[in-house]
Amino acid sequence: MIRPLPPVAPGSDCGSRCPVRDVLDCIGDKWSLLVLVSLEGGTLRFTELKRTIGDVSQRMLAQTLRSLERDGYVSRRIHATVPPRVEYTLTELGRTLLEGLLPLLSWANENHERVRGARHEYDKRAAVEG
Amino acid sequence: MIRPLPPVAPGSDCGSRCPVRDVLDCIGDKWSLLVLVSLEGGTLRFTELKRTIGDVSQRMLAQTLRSLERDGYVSRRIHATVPPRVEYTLTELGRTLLEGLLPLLSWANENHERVRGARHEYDKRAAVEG
DNA sequence: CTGAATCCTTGGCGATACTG
DNA sequence: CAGTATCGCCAAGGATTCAG
Repeated sequence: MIRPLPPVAPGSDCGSRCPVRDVLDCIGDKWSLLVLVSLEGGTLRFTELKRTIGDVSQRMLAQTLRSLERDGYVSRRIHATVPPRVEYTLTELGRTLLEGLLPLLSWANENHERVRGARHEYDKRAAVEG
Repeated sequence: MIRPLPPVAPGSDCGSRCPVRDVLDCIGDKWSLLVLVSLEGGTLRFTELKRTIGDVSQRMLAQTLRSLERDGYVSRRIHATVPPRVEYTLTELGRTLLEGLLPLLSWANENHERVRGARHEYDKRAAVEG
């Protein structure tokens, strides 16, 4: 079962430790940031999100959305139609988080070449030294 | 063996995909950010880092430092003394990364109470609804 | 002091199948 | 369409031990 999300998260001693870790551990998984960024442009429904991200499984997308909703970053609106229609939107909290994230994202875009360069250089040295 | 850091990272198709993922996947592990933040104040040696972070194993600290060094965020200076003395320092690249990170860190500090509030409210609702 | 080697457990995640 | 249930892999990470 996915739903319950064990009261306060399993093994993560939220609260007893640094706020930064508390927040980052929850959005630092494989898909959370991708979902947040995908929702930057506005409301999307489940399948649209899945298509936007591309290589995410239904299971993980659903689980990630639950987690983001639980933490108050994303709101979920259900239209009782058939077929069902569920829309996901950034909350105000989610939008401010994304704002705080932007500098990091643009840093990554501007500097990933340097990082990749450093990586290859390191590997080359390691290869020579044995 | 830890060293080789399998040329280009195992399973992470670095390069073929989004630069943001490429960078974030590498510093998004359990300890990288903590190490970077710890080095903000200046050079530290291995044991000092371990003490500063507190709950990190020797194994993971060493591994994290290798990864950060490889990506060019941290430089490693070895003093050939006995006992050995190894100092870790942020590179220019590492400092700019940390700079881009600061907004996120302060966001976490300012908003983690709201996140925790949302979490508990969500859990309460979930408990009622069964 | 600064690691590396080894062993082992955990849980994150994917694949698949099923449901309202 | 929007999920949930179940199974299984395997990489992340902790504990411990060994080494220069």
